[in-house]
Amino acid sequence: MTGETAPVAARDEADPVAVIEVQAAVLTRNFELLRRRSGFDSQLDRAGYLLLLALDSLGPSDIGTLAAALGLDPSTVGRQVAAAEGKGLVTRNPDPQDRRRSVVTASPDGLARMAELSVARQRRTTKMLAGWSVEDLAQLARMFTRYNEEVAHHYFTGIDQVGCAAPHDQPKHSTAEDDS
Amino acid sequence: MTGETAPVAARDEADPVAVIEVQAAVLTRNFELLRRRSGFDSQLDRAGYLLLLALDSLGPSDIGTLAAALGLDPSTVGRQVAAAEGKGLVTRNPDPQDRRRSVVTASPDGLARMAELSVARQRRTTKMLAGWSVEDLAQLARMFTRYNEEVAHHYFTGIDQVGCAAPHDQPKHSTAEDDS
DNA sequence: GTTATTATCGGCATAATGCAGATATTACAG
DNA sequence: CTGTAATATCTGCATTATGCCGATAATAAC
Repeated sequence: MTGETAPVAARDEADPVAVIEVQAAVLTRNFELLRRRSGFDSQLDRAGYLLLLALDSLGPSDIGTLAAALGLDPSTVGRQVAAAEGKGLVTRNPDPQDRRRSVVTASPDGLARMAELSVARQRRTTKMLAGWSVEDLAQLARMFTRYNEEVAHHYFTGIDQVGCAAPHDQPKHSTAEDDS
Repeated sequence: MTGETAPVAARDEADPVAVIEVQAAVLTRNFELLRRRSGFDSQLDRAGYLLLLALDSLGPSDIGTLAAALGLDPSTVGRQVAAAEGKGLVTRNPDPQDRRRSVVTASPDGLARMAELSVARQRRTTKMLAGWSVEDLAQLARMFTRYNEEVAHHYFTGIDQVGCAAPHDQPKHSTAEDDS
């Protein structure tokens, strides 16, 4: 029948760009599936994790700043902050200088949970990539970072890439030096 | 003040695994933002694109097979198929052998739209990575693919990784002989 | 002091999904 | 052949996350 061979979308394995495009989409889809299938942590969900990560990187911030950093609507971030506050992950105090703002601060408990989750995720990644050589791991890390830098540069110039290019630690020199 | 000092989640740049974990999360988040900010195609949305991709790879299939391939609930895929059918992207015929099943087939128009979108995405990727050397592109493609293979192997052993790792395997398009 | 701007919040609508129940069809045991 | 179990799909309901718009409170500008 028709579906036998030769898919129409010629995913040319010889064209690296085609492979990259498809694999990036696959990676995104896989992460979405993982997120739906097993909530990693009931106490610190994905939104909370990213929120804490942003607060950890930016320091105490108002909701507008957080929304800009996360690329979300202020109302959405406001709800996320409210939820995190209910769980004791962050605290919210009115800014003395400008009492319209509420300054959101990561609580020690929130930071601890975030670090804990970060360690757990790294442990999973370590186990998943156990068979890789150190050189391959370093290469993947470089490639991922460079790729995300390009995405940010081309599509998110206005957004602080929290967790991508932290303010103080510029991922050094992603020069195209490495081969093999 | 906390923003200047070392963040708690020590993103050790010397540890490739830590970088990989963070960058994978960043990539996923970036893609979600892009998806929300600009609907690429009103006629062929993301779900439709993935559905067509699966049909292109598997050949005509019933909803259950598609749901397994996509890692989604059959009811969800049923709705996606209904939407795609309404747009003329797929056709649905009752299976003569088993009239409980409806065999979904990609229409020529659907395949054309899918290929068109695929080309457009590749063109965007090409432009985004214009400054990269051919060797770096090949390296990124390899790293992406290997990484996704590991994810699939560790977390999606039961799911057909459509569009992920199906270079030379025959698409078994047969009408679901899996009634064991 | 009045008006414009800003930050946040709350209501409403939207999109995508999973689960449970209903229905139709097939398979199997007697 | 009949009755029961299993299967595929569909429909209704609930959930989650989000964006937009308007309201409210506070600040800034004139």
